Amino acid sequence: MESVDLRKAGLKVTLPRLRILEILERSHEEQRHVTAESVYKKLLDAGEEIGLATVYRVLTQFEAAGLVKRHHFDTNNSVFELDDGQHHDHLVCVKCGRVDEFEDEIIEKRQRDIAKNAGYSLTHHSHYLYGVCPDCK
Amino acid sequence: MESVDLRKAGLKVTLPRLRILEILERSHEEQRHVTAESVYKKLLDAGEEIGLATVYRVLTQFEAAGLVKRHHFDTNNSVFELDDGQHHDHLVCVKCGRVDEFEDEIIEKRQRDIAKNAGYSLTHHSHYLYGVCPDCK
DNA sequence: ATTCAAATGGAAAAGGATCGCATCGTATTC
DNA sequence: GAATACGATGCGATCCTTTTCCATTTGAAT
Repeated sequence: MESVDLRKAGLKVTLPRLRILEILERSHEEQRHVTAESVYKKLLDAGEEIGLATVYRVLTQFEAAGLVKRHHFDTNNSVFELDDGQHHDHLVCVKCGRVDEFEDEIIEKRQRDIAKNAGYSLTHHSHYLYGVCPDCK
Repeated sequence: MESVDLRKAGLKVTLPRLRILEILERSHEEQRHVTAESVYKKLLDAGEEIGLATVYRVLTQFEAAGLVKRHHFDTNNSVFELDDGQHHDHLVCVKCGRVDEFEDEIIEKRQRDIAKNAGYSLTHHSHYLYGVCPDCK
């Protein structure tokens, strides 16, 4: 079943890719957003023998294949989340790291207009709101 | 005159800080957005004997003092710009790295509403539009 | 001028990400 | 089902960015 995704994405179905995909899918509910390092740790915990370099490679390939989105939050590292196809932006708690999502058509439209007025062909955007989440207040 | 700024910001007036501030002010017109590395190179070119570690320290202090804003674009490094006090967001060219600025009250307001609805106390946000600039098309 | 805390330089190290290369595993062909 | 070919992987080395350590210097208050 996952193999279908990988095949369709033009990626050879290998054990590391399946395992990493599983982790991304399982993380989907709790903390959708994971670092390469945290994926690696989860693999270790699960007893898998998968190298960190492979995790980076696979995540980058997943990104190129559109399976995963990469984010640069305020930190100096990359955060990945499974790409469910529907666009959304993020609210990030500065205390606990919790991440919520939002989408807003008004903002999306303004973005398109702004880019157009500036003469840019928009390729993508990143929009993060940082604050203190309800639980941390 | 710069010394006034540093004093007011609660920072001791030292030569490295003055020099780095000058560079930020001078970059202000061309490419407002610089990396620690590029600041360091400019210092070297100017014959200053200032270490890279100091550049990082000073930029971080400037950030804490509100003199400078730090950005995390799509790259894996930090970009700094002098903070002139008035908020703006950014358009970044994915080809040449050019950075333009924009501000949009509609978006700002939506952001506040979204955060409020989600129960977050907004502290700050980052909003980057990536695309191909007029010159690169 | 003297003094003291704070700031700096340079090297070392930490942290994130990538690369090289020998080996291994998939998918394809027979 | 076995042979083959090429992409994928593991692991260590390496790169790049940023931070830390510590001996030395410098700014500012006395």
